[in-house]
This record gives sequence, structure tokens and C-alpha cells, in this order.
Amino acid sequence: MKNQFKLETKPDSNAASPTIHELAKRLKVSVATVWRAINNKGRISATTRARVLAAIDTLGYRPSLVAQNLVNQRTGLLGVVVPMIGNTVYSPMVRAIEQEAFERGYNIILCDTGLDYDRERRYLDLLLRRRVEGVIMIPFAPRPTGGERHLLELEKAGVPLVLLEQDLPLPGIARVVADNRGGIRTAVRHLTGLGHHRIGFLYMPPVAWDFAARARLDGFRAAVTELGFAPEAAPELAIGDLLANEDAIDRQIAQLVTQLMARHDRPTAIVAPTDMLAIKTMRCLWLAGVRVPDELAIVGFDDILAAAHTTPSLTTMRQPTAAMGTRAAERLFARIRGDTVTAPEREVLPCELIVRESCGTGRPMSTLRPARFSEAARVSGGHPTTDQTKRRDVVPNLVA
Amino acid sequence: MKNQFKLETKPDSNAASPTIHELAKRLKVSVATVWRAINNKGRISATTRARVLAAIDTLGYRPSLVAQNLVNQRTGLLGVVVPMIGNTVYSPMVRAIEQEAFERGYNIILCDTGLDYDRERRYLDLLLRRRVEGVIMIPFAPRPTGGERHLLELEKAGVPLVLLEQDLPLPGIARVVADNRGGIRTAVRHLTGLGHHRIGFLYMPPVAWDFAARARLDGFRAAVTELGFAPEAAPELAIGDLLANEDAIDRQIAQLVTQLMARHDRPTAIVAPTDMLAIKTMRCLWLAGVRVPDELAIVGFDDILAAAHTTPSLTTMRQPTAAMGTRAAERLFARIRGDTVTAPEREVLPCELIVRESCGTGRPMSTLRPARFSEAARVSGGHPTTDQTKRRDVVPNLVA
DNA sequence: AGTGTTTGTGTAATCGATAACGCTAATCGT
DNA sequence: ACGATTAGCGTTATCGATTACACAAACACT
Repeated sequence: MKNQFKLETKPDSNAASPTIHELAKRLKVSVATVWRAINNKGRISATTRARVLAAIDTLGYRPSLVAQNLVNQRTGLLGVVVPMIGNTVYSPMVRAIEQEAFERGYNIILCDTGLDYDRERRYLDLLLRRRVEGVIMIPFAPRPTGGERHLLELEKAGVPLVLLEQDLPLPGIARVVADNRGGIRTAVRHLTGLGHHRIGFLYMPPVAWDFAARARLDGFRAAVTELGFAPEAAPELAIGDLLANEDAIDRQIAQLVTQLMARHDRPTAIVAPTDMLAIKTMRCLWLAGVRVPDELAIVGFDDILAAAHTTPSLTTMRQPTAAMGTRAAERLFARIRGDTVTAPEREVLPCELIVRESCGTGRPMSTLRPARFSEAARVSGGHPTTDQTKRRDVVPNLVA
Repeated sequence: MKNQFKLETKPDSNAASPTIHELAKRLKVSVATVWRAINNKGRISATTRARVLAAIDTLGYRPSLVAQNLVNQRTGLLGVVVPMIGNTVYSPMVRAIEQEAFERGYNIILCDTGLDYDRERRYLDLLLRRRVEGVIMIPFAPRPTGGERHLLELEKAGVPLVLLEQDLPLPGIARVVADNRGGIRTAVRHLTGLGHHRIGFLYMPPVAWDFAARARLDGFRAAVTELGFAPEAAPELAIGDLLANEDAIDRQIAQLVTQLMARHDRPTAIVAPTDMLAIKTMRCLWLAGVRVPDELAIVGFDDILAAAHTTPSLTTMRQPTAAMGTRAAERLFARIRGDTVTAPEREVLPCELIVRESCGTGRPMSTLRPARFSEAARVSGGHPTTDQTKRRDVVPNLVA
């Protein structure tokens, strides 16, 4: 009973900010005068202005943005709709958007749909009612056919919309996406450059409504076709449901690894469409006694923070998450400003190959001891960026 | 010039939602009647109501929340102030808060301070002007002495505030934190239970304004004191600045590891205050040829997603991030509802030991082959939860 | 038929800030 | 010295929704 505390409704001056009318009355001037003092517009004597400002200083007046928004017909609010803020790929995008918004005096309303289509719809309606000036959205959710109608309603209501990350084709709607196809192509060519002739692609089947995953799978198919791979030299390794729980996924990966290593024509390299999948796979490979990269090379996608610190560290395609968020925000603000739209409807940002250790040094089936990987990063590889580690923010992600 | 697109100011019906007055005029009724039809309150004939609703259906009326907020004197908005949304520890908290808010019909305004104190202040002022009904904040930033004044201003303005994660002691302000001290204690005792007698603690010096890190360091000191460790058996291993870039940190860790392994009285186990630090350290240890856990055990803190998938997988203290967010939101809403406050000002949520492989099986200095760790998780250990992997959401974090 | 009650609808003030407009008194120009 | 300008301040409509109040018509009851 001790460590309790109370907060009365009004301890001493628990008063919300006074209104401009209350201020005016207390000062025996008109609201217009107070307004002119605050905004320093119109004609006002220096003495009156000083008097008003002094009173504001002591009384602590904070103009209500609610009232301002109503009369000015603009809210300074943006809607940001994401599938899961916890996802390490999405949060840098949100951060970048928030940054851009803040600089322009805007605030963002964060909407997490949790991959729930219905919730996505309700959120958009709410944002419209809140009179947000624009929306950036990662339209990632299992969606019925024609289930994009509510997206178009935004534009119909005069609210600019920019889609992000998901390459959902909607005529008239701008979108900013990573070059998933090209990225996978680069990854595959990196592997062939290292001498691999049999390359597998890991993926989760229900990619119908996941346009990023879809593009990565397509990119793999295109790349191996382009390189003249026989179908059996480029197996697509499915590992069950995107919506399954992690438990099930982990088991399926383990299963897959077992099956894979039993095959006589098994691939010497694997492309994983996400780093998280790659990391889980590396883990299973380790448990199964398969040495990475010597017995099996693996390349990931996204370049999440952990990718640099696994053993072996993960060669991966870095997705320009921050740039994507920034770009989406820039385009949204251009629309809000009413600029003539000249940018392409679909804007594609390049991915970057980050060479680390998980694909080895170019002798894929070598019998090197697996012990040390420290030199592995210094490969010959064409133009790829070697990991300089000065990635993302100066502020590290170590805290807390 | 091809792939361009245009959106006129009004393609066909690019009209914002009509107002209730416009509706009334078109229907030749009064605004009150329209209002009664929409809200189904007061007396209204069934026929009139049907007529109004039909018109709304075709014209697409969306009541302005801006106007509603003004007249109702409540905005349905919450401010959520975080240091970095990209941090994998914070984002689940935000997600949980957002969840709770949505269920209650509230929206959240996300504010990312980027550890900038000045920005934090500006944000709080903005939130006050936006008339948010409450604020949840992770008050993590280098703060001058007395730099919490603006936090108290929230309460003075009648806006409830709940602090999260950072155990910043402010009389009268509720806070929800993890049991960092206790968590570290559990971790240390886990190690001593496995037979370790020399245990090091990794940390970043400037913990003055990082109350979570501070508590973890204090927890370590308390635990080793309690266990009767001599100071030299419980070395505190500093590795430079929290605000340094990752590059520098990585180098310092590598340096530390080298120095550490050269010591004749080196610890047999290390406690890292965050998983990210632990993972980076494990990596350096691997590069240095030190086998984990056989030559050196390591326990982390947080239980980030990657912790389960490193090799060896990381034994760690799981921080109840989602529960913390939920709890903070619950308490905030209780305050908003005006409930009598009975909960303690400082609410501490327990951490949970997740036993994986990085601390081995209880024979710390064994000469076991380092090759396989798969059985390591099945230790005898008292009551700790073995990793069931059914953590967090059903929806995996693999996507995109 | 007359009074009382209910039903359906309209009018207008309100929320807090903005800003067009109008008025008075001081200053300017010749 | 007198009209013209202008500095300084007040009044009031507005934004869009809410809601107390007013009022007329319909109905009920003695």
C-alpha cells in the first residue's frame, strides 16, 4: 500500500491551456489583438504586443491545433500504414518517413494492420475522416480480388497516396519499390561468378499477395533462364506457409535441409529471399553438419542488422530501406504541394550486393577448413561493395 | 516520357467529402436532421432517416474528425515518443501500444526523437498543441540536469504520461519497466549454476542517461556481490561509446576480445547487456578462435529475433517488450478514463531466462568438440523456460 | 372542443483560431 | 487648418459538427 501515488484532477494548476478568448479577456483586449501579437501580423503596437506575449509566457498558452486545423483546412498529418512495425525491414522505412515529415512540420499517424485486410480498410477510412493530407502505405495483406478499391478512394477524396515496398500495380497510384528482380539477378550472377552451376531458391509458396516475394521468385526464374540453367539445376525449394508460426517454419526448414543434402544433384548454392530465412537455414545447415560456404553457399536479401554478425557472416542484397522511405515521403510531399507529377508512377530503387562470407571466396566446393572466415570478405568479385559497416545511422542499434 | 502519369485536381469526382451543411442543403432539411439520421439519436422519422442515409451512401459523406474533435473536446489521439523506431526492442512495444489504442478507437502519433533531446522537447510541445489525450514515452536521450521539466508539463496541462522502458524516476509520473536488475541477477546465477567462477560484464560506459543499461550494470554488481565474488573475478569490460558508430564499436569489441583472451585470469563467462552486443562478441570470439560456450560462455539480454538463430544460439534474458507496451497503454487508458490510480508508480515486469546454447551444458571448461550444439538446450537448469520458439506473433518476421 | 403530450423538424450557439472588415484617433501634407 | 492617410484595435463571420432550445403539427384524452 505504500508505493502508490495519486494525481488529483487538479493538483495546483492542472489546467489545460487557456483559449485565445480567455487570454483576451484577461488582458482586456480583443482576440484579434492577441492573435496579432502571437503571429506578429497586421498592425499592432510594440507595447501591446509585449504585454500579450508576457501574459502568454506566464499563463502558458498553447494554440489549439485542432481549431487551427479546422479553420485552415489542413491538418499537417500523414497516415503511415504498415503491415507490422516490428519487422526490421519496415521500421527503417517508417523512420525515414517520420524524419521527412518532421522536417516539414508534419506528424504521422502510425497504423499497423497486422496483415489484416479488414483492419487496413478501417484504418484508411479513419485517416480520411481525420483529414490527413496524404498517406504512405505498404499494402501488404491477403487481399480479395478487387480489394484495392479503398486505396483508390483516397485519391478520389483528394488525398495523395504513395505505395511503398509492395509492387502493387494500381493505375494512377505512385509506388516506390526496391529492385527485387534485379537484386536477385545480381545475387545469382554473384554465385555463378563464384563458379556455382546448381543454385536453389528458397521460398514460401503463398506469394500471390506478396508482391515483393513474388518479384524475387520471378527474378530468380528470369536470372537462371537468362544464364541458361536447366530447370533441375535451379530448384525452387518451397518451405510452407508465410502465415504459419515460426515453429512450423523452423521445422520445415530443417526438413528441407535434410532432404536437400540427401540429393545427389543438390545445389551448391542457395538464394534466400530474406535474410531471416537465410539465417535460419544457415543454422539448420550447421546443425546438420553442412559447412557454409564450403559445402553450400548461401546469399540472403535485405541486409538486416544481424546479417553482418552471424557466423559465417551473410552475403546479401541490401535493400535501400531508408532511401525507400525518404523517396516515398518526398513524392508524397510533392503531391501535397501540388507539384506537377513528372516522376514515373513506378519508381524502382536499386539494391546493393554486400559481400561477406556466406558465399565463400570463389572455390565453392573447396575442402578448406571451415574454421576461419576472416579473410573471406576480401574477394575479387566485380563491383560489389565490401561491407564497410558504416551502415544506417551513426547511432547504433545496440542500446536497451 | 512514357511512363509518366498525371492526376488532375479533379479527374471526375475528386471532391473531398461534403460537409453536413452541404448534405442538408441538397436534401432540403436542416443540419440537425442530417445529424440525427447519421447518429440515430433524437427524434427522427424513419422515412427521413432512410432518405438521408441513402444520400450519404451515394455522395460518400465522411464526418470530419477535426470538427468533431473541436466540439467534443477530445481527439482520440495518443502521442508515442520513442528514441528510435528501428530498434528491435522498441518496435514491439510500439506495436503493442498501437494494438491497444486501436481497440479503443484511438490513433497514435509516432514521434521518433533519434536520441535528440531538443527534438524530444519540440515533439512534446507539438503533442500538447495537438491536444493528444495521453502520451507514452521512452525517455531515452542525453539529458541535461533538470531536463525532465517538459515531461512534468504534460501532467500540468492535464495530459497523462506513462514512461516506458527507461526507469527515469520522476515523482508522480507512472513508469513501466523491465526487471533489468533481476534479469541480470538471474543470468549471473544461471552461469554460477553452470559452474562459472569468473564472470565478466560487457558494457558501454556512458550509461548515466541510459537507465536500462544503468540498471543492468547495477544488477551485475549486486549479483556478484551477493554471490561473494572477488572484484577481479567479476571484471567490468567497457567497450566505448554508446553514441559511437558501429564501426568503432565493432573494432573495440574485437580489441577487447584479444585483450581478454590474453589474460591469465580471464573470465569463463560473459554477461552482455544486449543481445546485439552478445552476438557481435560471439562473432569476434569465433574469429579469434575462441570456442563458445566451451572456452567462454556468453549470455545476452533482450531476446531479439536473431538470438535464436545464431551459432551457437544465444542464451538470453527475454525482455517482455510486448507486455510492457500493453501495460503502459492499459495504464494510460486507465488514467484517461479518470480511474483512481492504484497501481504503483513504478511497475516492473519480469524477464525470462531463455536457455539456448551459448552457455553450454554445465561443464564450462570442457574439451568437447565444438561441432554440434543441438543437444545443448536440454540442460538441467532449474526453472528456466527452454526455448519453445512459439514466441511473439503467429505471423512470422520473415516476410519482405 | 379544449388542453396536454408526443413527434418531427428547424434555429442558433458553441468549440478555438483566423482574418476580413470597420471604426476611431493620431499623423501627414499642402 | 482641414481633408487624407494610416496606425491600432475591436467586431464578427467562418471552418464543420454537436446539441440545447424553440416551434408547429399530429395525436390523445377528458
